[in-house]
Amino acid sequence: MSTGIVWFRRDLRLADNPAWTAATRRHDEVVPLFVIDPHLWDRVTERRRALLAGHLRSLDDTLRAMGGRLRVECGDPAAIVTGVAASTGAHDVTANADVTPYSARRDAAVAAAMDLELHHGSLVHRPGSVLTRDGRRYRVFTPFSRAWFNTPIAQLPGPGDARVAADEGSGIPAAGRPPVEPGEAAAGRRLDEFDPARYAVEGNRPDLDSTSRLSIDLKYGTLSPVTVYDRIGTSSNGARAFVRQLAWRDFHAHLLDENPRLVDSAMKPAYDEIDWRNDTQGFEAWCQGMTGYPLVDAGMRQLLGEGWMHNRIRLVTASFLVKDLLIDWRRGERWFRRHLLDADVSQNVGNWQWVTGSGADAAPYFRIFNPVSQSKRFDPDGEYVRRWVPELAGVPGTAVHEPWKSGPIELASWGAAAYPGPIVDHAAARERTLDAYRVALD
DNA sequence: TTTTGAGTTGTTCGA
DNA sequence: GTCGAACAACTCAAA
Repeated sequence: MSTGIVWFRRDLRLADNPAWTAATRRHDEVVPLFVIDPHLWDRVTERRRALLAGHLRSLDDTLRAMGGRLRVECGDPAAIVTGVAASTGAHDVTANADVTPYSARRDAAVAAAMDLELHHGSLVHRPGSVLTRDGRRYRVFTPFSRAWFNTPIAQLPGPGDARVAADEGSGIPAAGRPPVEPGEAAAGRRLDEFDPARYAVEGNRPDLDSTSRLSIDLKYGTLSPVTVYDRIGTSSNGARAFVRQLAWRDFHAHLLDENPRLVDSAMKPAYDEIDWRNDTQGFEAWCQGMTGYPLVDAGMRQLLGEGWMHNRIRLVTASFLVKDLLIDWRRGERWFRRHLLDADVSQNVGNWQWVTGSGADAAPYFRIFNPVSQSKRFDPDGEYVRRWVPELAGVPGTAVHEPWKSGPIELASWGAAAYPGPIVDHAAARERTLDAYRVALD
């Protein structure tokens, strides 16, 4: 009889899971294993632990219905995987790869001790499978996306009929209430409810609930990106616009896979010469949503309040840290990585570098978001700001976009006296940043 | 090899 | 208020 371990990481599903399919077809028995890695577990918020624990319980329930259990252990991954292999008689491990340098090191440590077979289940197309005619990786998104759309998707066969091992009880840690309904089935329902036509029209509006929020399911793998692609399709403009975001997702992952240094170095090296300000107070004000710019503060408080932020607001808040406060993008990237439920290193790094101007983007560095015009344009009624900045809930009309323009007596009468004034003047900050960039890039 | 067209998400200023 | 230009130059991808 042959036994193999299926090592789940960020692919907490059975549908369209290449590692699960391969192992259940190859073996008579599979041991489903999840390792809680203290290196990752200790760095994330309670909310994220609760969601992960919820997903693990759900996966365990599914496996129980099949007569097995999910085995969950906490500790050094290589030691645990090899230990479980020894105690169960498994002679290989099957898993889905991730593109981060950390996961590469982790997997190399296991591969040094036993057979590790890696598949790709978290991207539509595996890194290295979308190439220019010269056989090189793309550095520009638009030609990448053309090639990406033209690349056929490999369809998986169904899973095999291996028995699911049940010999060990589950060690899922107790954690709080998950912030969204956990599990593969709930993720499928979220996909069913998503309306790409609405996304195409209102997707830029943080005050409306018009985006999919599927980034969270894609991060934990409760949804396969291939399933999302197949379900949404490309037949309408809205569907195509949404699926294009999956192409961006693959693009950023492929870039990091090719160049692991991107996690802490500018893709364009000259940008590492920028003289960033070491502004502890400014950084703290940004983190806590106390910059005095309502749209920025609403976004940063939403991040703390629910572990998620609308994409448009990620751009505005990131631009504010880098271009208004002139603070190193890596500090902001770490803060997002810690607090976002959908935190994905390749996406986070790719998008922060894009905002900084140091990444895969030809746009000039003088593209600096104006937090007030963005607020007027994308939160026209100010409802998003009022929802997340309670001090401003009583400020009427468009005054909510720039409260410093109202007098102190008015502000007090609206209950907004406690809201801070702007920590920088945008126009002056913009000039400061243009100067600093010019010096570094000259 | 050389040439050519093009590049997610913006802002400001002056006519 | 609306519109076009300027904000710079560079690198990528394909012909």
